[in-house]
Amino acid sequence: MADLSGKKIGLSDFETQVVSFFCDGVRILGLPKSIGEIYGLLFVSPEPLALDDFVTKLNISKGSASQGIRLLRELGAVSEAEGKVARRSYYEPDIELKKLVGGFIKEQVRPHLASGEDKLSVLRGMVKSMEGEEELADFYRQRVERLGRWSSRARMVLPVLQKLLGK
Amino acid sequence: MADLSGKKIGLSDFETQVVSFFCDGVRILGLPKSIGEIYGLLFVSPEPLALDDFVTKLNISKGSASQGIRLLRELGAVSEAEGKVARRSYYEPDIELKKLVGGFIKEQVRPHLASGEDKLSVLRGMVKSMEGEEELADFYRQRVERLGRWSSRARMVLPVLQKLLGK
DNA sequence: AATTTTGTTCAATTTTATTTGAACTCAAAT
DNA sequence: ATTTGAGTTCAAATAAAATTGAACAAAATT
Repeated sequence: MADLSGKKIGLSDFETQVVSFFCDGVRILGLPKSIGEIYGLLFVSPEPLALDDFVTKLNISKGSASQGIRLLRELGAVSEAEGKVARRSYYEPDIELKKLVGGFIKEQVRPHLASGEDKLSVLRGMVKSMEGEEELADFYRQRVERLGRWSSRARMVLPVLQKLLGK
Repeated sequence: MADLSGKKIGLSDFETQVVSFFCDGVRILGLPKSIGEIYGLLFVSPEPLALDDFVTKLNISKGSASQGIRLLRELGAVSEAEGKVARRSYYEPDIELKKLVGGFIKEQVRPHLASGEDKLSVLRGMVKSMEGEEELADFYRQRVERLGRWSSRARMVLPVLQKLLGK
């Protein structure tokens, strides 16, 4: 008989609640739910887990587990545990908020900010080539200036954020 | 002849670039692209705009424009301009970073944090009812404690963020 | 060297989120 | 009182994102 209930086979109530906590958590950050499930399961597990554990305990596909672990490692949220067992790699969570925040900012936030800066410099070029003092050009210059201030605020804020959340 | 090109009818290159800037911008925040288009168009317009302007200039439906403006007003990013003209309401953007950040935090961030706290208090209840000193229960208690620290960090950080970005 | 098992990749599928458009309400104008 | 048109609503359509699963590669085991 197939698993028709939503309940994850093999997860205790406590584990389920933790996994659900992280599911919601990663959603705020714009990451897929499976990422939250995987990290959540690692977070609540005293021992490192292998890919197959995610597949069986979370009822997700091997592909999802593989891609999920890859992203989490890129974010620095998960690392490979020492020593393979029976050909398998085992993973453990990084639970330092500092590291998690840092990785997220580096991988997910900074690239976006950078592409914003690129667009902004195109805009700067555009207003520069609007010569003269016409009302509209002036208005545009003010707006671009404002965007520039926003952008530098954002850049300044990130290190502070990291410091505040770090330790 | 239908508009087969991607170009927005009636938008200058400059306007298009600004709109695109905000499209990307709101994506980081997890808001739909149309929200960025609408806010972007307002941001680049010297005069307030009516619903119909969004429909024609951005080639979006009346429904999208209506819903988009509603969300932006809820976020405090857009407000109704004084004085209707010919039955129409006109809207203007709020361009204070402080206000924008504040509204986003209040409407989009805090509710998520709150639901996280709820889940967390369920977890606290669960570990409390795990009596004894068994190894696993201890481990769980530590994890829940850690989640608690994360959560309070997050709550503390928001006001600081607002102060840093404000003014 | 053949087999077995882990893990990756990516096109196809499923799921979720966004957008549309037609029916509707309401208020202003005639 | 009727008409006109702005704006809303929401079920359906569409678009975007996440997930699956089967084919594959790599590496250990027999």
